[in-house]
Amino acid sequence: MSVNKQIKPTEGELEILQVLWDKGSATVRDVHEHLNTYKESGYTTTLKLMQIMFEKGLVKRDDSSKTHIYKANISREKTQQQMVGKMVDSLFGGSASQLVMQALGGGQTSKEELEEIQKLINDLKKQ
Amino acid sequence: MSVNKQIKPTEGELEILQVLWDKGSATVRDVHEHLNTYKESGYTTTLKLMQIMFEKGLVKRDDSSKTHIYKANISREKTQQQMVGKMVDSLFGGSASQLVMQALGGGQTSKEELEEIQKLINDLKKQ
DNA sequence: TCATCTTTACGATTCAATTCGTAATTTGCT
DNA sequence: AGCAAATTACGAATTGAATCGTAAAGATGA
Repeated sequence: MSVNKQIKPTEGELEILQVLWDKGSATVRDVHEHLNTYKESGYTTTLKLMQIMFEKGLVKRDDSSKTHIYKANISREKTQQQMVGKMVDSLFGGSASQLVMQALGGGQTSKEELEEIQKLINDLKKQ
Repeated sequence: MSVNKQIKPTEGELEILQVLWDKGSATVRDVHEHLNTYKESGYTTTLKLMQIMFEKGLVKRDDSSKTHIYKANISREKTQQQMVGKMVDSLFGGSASQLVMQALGGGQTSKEELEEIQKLINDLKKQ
């Protein structure tokens, strides 16, 4: 059984993980160019960040060739779960439903998505 | 019309805001003792943090007597909204329903809360 | 081969958050 | 009045994230 890693990606690290989760694997240049579609920064900044993430164990990499290939080393789902849990605790007094209310309250959720959530709730109520 | 303040409380600031939101108003000692029920830190640490929060406008205070009385200066709801929105964007690709699924998936939500959420969803679907 | 380009490695800097020590101020008590 | 306790003010030290410059190593192609 694996130890529960108390890893807390920073804002910048999350942006990089996004890219790795979406693409599956990517080089530093891949990641950097994707980030630069919406924000400015130097190439070595991205590189450095990814190197630090490697040291922390947030990503793994294949360095058998000169250009390293990176992959995420923590799952999107686990990370989401952890961050949502933290937010529920720290901002919603432990009540997940309060967070749900806030998330849905914005009115940006489609009818299809709402119905999907209803299905989930019905399943949960049966247990 | 008020300007949309792009205030991003830090982790530590959020802990203090929690206390102020719950109690309505509190002294530094009140806040500090509450924080110390679950974590260790010096009194002046809490004080300094609250002074910085005052400078940032996150809290207001009544300093008419020697012992200052602090109150939150941003609403719990606005802050929740902002943080949830940020999380939806950065971790759930903009899909609030994905976050909801994750939040409810833990199975810690009571039947009563689930029913309350159902009511909200029904209301939302009518619009 | 040699020049050029790409990539990695490394270290320095900046900035903000956090922590705390110390001094000054005020209050309360005897 | 004078001492003790509590509180605020202030500044310094620490830590971690983020940024970038520069050098070294490897790849490419004329």
